Amino acid sequence: MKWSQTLIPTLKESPSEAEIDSHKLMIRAGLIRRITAGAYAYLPLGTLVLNKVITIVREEMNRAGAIEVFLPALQHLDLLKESGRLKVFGADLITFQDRHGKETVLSPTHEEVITYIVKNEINSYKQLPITLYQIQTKFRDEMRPRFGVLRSKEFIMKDAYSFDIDEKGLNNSYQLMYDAYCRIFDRCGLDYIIAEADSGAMGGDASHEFMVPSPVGEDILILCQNCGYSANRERAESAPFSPQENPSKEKVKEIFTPGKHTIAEVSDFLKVNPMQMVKTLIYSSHDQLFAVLLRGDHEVNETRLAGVLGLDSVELANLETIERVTGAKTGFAGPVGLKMKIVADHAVAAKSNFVTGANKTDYHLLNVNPERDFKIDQVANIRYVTKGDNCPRCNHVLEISQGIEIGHVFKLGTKYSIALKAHYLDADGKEKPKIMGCYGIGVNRIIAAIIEKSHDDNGIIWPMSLAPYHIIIIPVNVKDSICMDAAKDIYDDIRAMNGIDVLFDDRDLRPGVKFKDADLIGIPIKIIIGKKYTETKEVEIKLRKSGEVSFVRMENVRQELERILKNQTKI
RNA sequence: CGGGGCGUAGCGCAGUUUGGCUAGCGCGCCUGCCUUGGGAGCAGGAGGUCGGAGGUUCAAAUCCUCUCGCCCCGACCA
Repeated sequence: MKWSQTLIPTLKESPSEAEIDSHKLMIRAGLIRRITAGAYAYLPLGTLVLNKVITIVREEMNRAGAIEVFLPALQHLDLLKESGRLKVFGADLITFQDRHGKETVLSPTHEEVITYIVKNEINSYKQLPITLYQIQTKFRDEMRPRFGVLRSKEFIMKDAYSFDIDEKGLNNSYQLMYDAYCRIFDRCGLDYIIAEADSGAMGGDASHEFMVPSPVGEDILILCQNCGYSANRERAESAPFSPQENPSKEKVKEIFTPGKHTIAEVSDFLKVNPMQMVKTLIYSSHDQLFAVLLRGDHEVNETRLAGVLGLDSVELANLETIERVTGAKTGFAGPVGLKMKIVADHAVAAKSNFVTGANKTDYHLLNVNPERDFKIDQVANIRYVTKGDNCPRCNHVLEISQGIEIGHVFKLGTKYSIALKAHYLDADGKEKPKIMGCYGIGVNRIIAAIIEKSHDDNGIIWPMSLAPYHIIIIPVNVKDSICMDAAKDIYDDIRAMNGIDVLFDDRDLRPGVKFKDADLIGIPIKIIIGKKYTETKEVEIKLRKSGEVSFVRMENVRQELERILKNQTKI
């Protein structure tokens, strides 16, 4: 492609709309332009990269035996009602009424649609297993789109869905996708971490997130550098604290703490470290009340809490309920004398002589001890991991970092197949629900993640596999016909090479501008034809990543390129 | 959705507090000259509903009311 014939609008200055490097560079390098909040146009260069990612994804999905389909972006609201996810997505759904008044939704995801199809078209165990996938735009009315294509209202996702006759089949399908994901991200040149994840709104029981560690990532990642344990914030647990040996249990003392109802206020007032305090949260689930005890500096993980109690959801009790069951204003709840089930975090069970609410307005208790002063009904890991926690597997200190979620695999089980009645007949003629898995990849996010991890002050540094063009040819002076003819010859020669995309910067601009642009748009290999060519018939080949330079004669250009392409790690 | 900020040429911004010449600057763009190895120089030029609507005033980018859009922090989130 000749630069003069395509559209690559590079910018010298960073646009004010962008905060993070990948976003700035995607705009400056002319990959994207914002059309409205959370929706971006892909310009020619961006489209080339997008298609490279999609090609890799498609090749690996096909290799793993998945079958491509293409589902509509429009969906009838009833399908989401039937699966119960209308509420789950809530205001994130982009809905409208068609001219007949029918409620229609721009699909945020396609579990229901695919299940509907498979329910109708696949009825026998003989047709299973099957994994179907598509590459489609999804629509979610994000409360706050940000960071360019990292969080947008409209984004491209590869979503795959597996259907099996039993658990064993699901495990096999899951593993196939898991392995395919590794190959995809490897080919994209991404360094990623596979974290254990909670299945969240998707439902189901096993899940992994593929994360690219990055300070701009919006997901929290818990890592153990020692044994490799990694999990997302919802899922991660920590090693229980060992209780103090033979603690001398002091006498309980009631203390006047007027108007001090937060941990911070009480801690400040009594000059007690929050670690030495225990907070009591009254929770409810389907009208059942229970108390949750946490160390003052810890935070409850409601997902884990519901999980360990075997409940589908839990929620904090309302103010009136709290005041009724504790007999005190909120902020003074405590476990002593409380008449309900008490669930305590490991960290609380290991403590002695702590400070907690007295169930009496404006009073707290000092030196409270479990067993002696109150009974814990259940001890469990029900909080978020915090700094200083240790690995649940090897007890090494855990690291808390951030990551960009680029892929997610779930074992769904029968959640949707039961809700939407997607059954099959087994060999005995018995009707059973299909066992499902679902697998997503954020296509646009891969691009942002790569740029986030692979750029310098001059611009993007593409890996060979995603580069919009592998090679850029730069004649230093387009008016010098000797150089220009040589450049054209090289261009024609490279265009004849298989699988190589080449950009010819034929613009009549000063060389500095062209070098800066080439660096900005991140082309891995530059071929520069300048003064040296007229003198020695040598052209310069320069690598974007390493800066490595070599001079080669015209007739050896092709050979040198082949050598470089073989040795891709340097590029 | 709560809090904060911004909207002036394609991009980045000044001017708004205290209303007053023909609305400015840098980059980019067009023409010519010159130049050709890391975002050159000179000369000339095009480009503006000052986000929109209404109001106050002799006079509004500037003051008032309403409205639309965008960004940041928080909450939210496969």
